Amino acid sequence: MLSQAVEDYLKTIYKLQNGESTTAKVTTSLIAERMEVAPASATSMIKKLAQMRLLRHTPYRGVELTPAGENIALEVIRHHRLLELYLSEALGYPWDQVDAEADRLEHAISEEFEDRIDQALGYPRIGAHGEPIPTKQGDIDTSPYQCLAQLPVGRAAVIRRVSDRNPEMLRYMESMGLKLGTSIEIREKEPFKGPLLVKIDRDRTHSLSLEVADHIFVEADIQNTPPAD
Amino acid sequence: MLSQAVEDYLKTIYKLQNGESTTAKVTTSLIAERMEVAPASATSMIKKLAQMRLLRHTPYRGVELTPAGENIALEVIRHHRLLELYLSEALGYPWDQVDAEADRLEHAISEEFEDRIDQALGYPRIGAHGEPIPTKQGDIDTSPYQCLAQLPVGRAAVIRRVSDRNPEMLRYMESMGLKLGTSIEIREKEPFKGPLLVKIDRDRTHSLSLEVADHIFVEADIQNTPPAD
DNA sequence: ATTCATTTTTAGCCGTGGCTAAAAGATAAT
DNA sequence: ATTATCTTTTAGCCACGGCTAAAAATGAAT
Repeated sequence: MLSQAVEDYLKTIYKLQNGESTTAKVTTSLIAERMEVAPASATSMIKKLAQMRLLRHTPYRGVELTPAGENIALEVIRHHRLLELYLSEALGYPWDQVDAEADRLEHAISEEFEDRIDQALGYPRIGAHGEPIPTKQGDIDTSPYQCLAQLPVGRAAVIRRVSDRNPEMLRYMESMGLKLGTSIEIREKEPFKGPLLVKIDRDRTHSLSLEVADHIFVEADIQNTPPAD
Repeated sequence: MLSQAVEDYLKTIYKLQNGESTTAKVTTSLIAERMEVAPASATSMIKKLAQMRLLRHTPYRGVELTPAGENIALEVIRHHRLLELYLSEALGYPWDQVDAEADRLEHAISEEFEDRIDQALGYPRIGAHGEPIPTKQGDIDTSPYQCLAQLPVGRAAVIRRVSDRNPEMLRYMESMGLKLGTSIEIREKEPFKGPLLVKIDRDRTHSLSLEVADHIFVEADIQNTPPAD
């Protein structure tokens, strides 16, 4: 059995590697920051994981998961996302609380539990915040959605994923009626990192900080043929 | 936050104190045996718990939980029993698997989770194997049922609780149709720790080892007025 | 009362996963 | 090229919760 710490590091590294900003290499300090530990602690865990052949480490350069390490990370992420969805669907948890609860449960559940909630949910492929749920075999849908902040003005889109990192932000989004499937369009972009003016549900207009827009991911509507009448 | 180890020791000590054989005092070796650790390990944890004022320890004599320690134990037990019932009722877990899964989950769930499954189950007072579920306030029903092995021959009774310690035994019981609410009566007791002959469901007869009968607890029927006709 | 067996405790070790402080390597700027 | 800065690693510490081996206390049996 792998320790909770090992699982958490692998999950974090996987997300950094395949996450938001795809390009950057995964450094010790990045890992330390996300794990909320001192850099020295990250270094020693990295050495341990390298020795377990779960990642490759080029000293002073960064890390890269091996297929073995990636598989474990994906198992943990699968647990996490199935749990989040289960908490939300079966137990009525609010959007912003599922992440914290799943963070603790993901290390405690058995394969049996995983299978049973998977079944209870109807073998879902998409999690509570729109994240893809890896299969038991470790396949994961990696098609990236576009960040709302990058969406061109006037292009209609639908919210497909939100970042679950900040519960407060999730509550704020919810209060505006922003959820998965909500249609959204940018009306104006203020300069100097200014806020956006967005139209929500083709209905009401709202002002939105770039900070928030960076945590919303959308799918642009199929080509915007201007209304044909 | 209390560590998993602390919670596990308190739970174990509570069960030894208020459990099967009520009389005996709770010794280091008993605790060590139940926890499956070396006696020396138990000693050092006992010292730690005593210092935390969760139990009183008379060296070489045994331990006794303080009210504070008992409260924590009851919280853990509440988690455990609610989880067992939830796994069984909501996720269709078999009888013999809920204990092991709950043992891991009981330390990971939040108050929120506890409340939500409590509600989903309709605020049950009795667990999957007939154990009383402590309330959030730490009240627990302590009325003891009679052990099947002690039931007089010919006295009809109903199964109210079974020990969950041995999954194999639970599977065996299930295979005989022995579950909570099943009516049972001893027909014969063979001497020399011999097996019992029991009538199940007023229907079929079965032979049963004393070993098994020791793990079944029953409520004798209201006074056996012999059939009045 | 003394001896012997058993139980409990102490002493001292280990791995895990944190930490800080100091050293070493990488990077950028003069 | 050298210096200054920043990142990473090393060294050495700590608490936790296990362990074994040895010592001490208890209790039973002569």
